[in-house]
Amino acid sequence: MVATLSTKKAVELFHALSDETRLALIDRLKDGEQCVCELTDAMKAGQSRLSFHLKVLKDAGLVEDRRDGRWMYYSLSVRAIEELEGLVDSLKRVAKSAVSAGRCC
Amino acid sequence: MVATLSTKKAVELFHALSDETRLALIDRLKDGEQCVCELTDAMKAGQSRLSFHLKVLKDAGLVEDRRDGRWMYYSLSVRAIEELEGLVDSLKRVAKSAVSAGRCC
DNA sequence: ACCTCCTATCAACAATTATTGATCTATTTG
DNA sequence: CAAATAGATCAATAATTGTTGATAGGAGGT
Repeated sequence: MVATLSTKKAVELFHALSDETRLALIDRLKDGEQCVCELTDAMKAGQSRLSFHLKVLKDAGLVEDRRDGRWMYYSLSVRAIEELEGLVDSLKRVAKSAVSAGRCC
Repeated sequence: MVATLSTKKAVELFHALSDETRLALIDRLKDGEQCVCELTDAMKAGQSRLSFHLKVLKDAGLVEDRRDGRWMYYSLSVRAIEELEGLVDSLKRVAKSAVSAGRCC
């Protein structure tokens, strides 16, 4: 396999990262955990839209949420990003071991 | 920004990787460059389907193609995967620098 | 030139994903 | 308990992606 993680998981991770809004969210979260209201403010995006994208990120394990009173705080999951790193590492190993084997058909 | 690469490029890379068929293609290519006919054989997939996915991978820079007579050979681009590595590295730095900043709204 | 083979591209359709506005739930405050 | 606030979820719709079969183009062989 291309990765240590299952293919499905890899697809989910990469898919979660393949969207501008979600990358922007991740970028925002580098400043520490933030609640949805902060994010909607900062990104001038509709609440349900961000809620949707945050769910995608959360399902992929890239962010974690925590309730505090009526606020939900989201933060990056370092663990998921290290998984991703492992994934890309194995991709790289795969690519490097790819020696020409020029026979075909 | 979340990455050294432009966001658009990051989205394109991640999107190219967010599909099972394309990950399988990449996996196949670890054995060296192969022509489409080999890939369609091995993956028992329709020719136009693979052509479509190979184009996505190629547009993202993840694979390169080379014509030899009537065959097109595809191979992994180590360079693209190193770009990807850089991307994930910067994601990781971002995540690690994310200290709680628990004020909100 | 003609035929065949390999692959790309196109058009039509199917499936998935994203956006929007509305509604629902949980929580705090009065 | 009622009103207000933060956010999730849902339904309808729009937009994007993927699939399939057909066609077209480029190369080699006859």
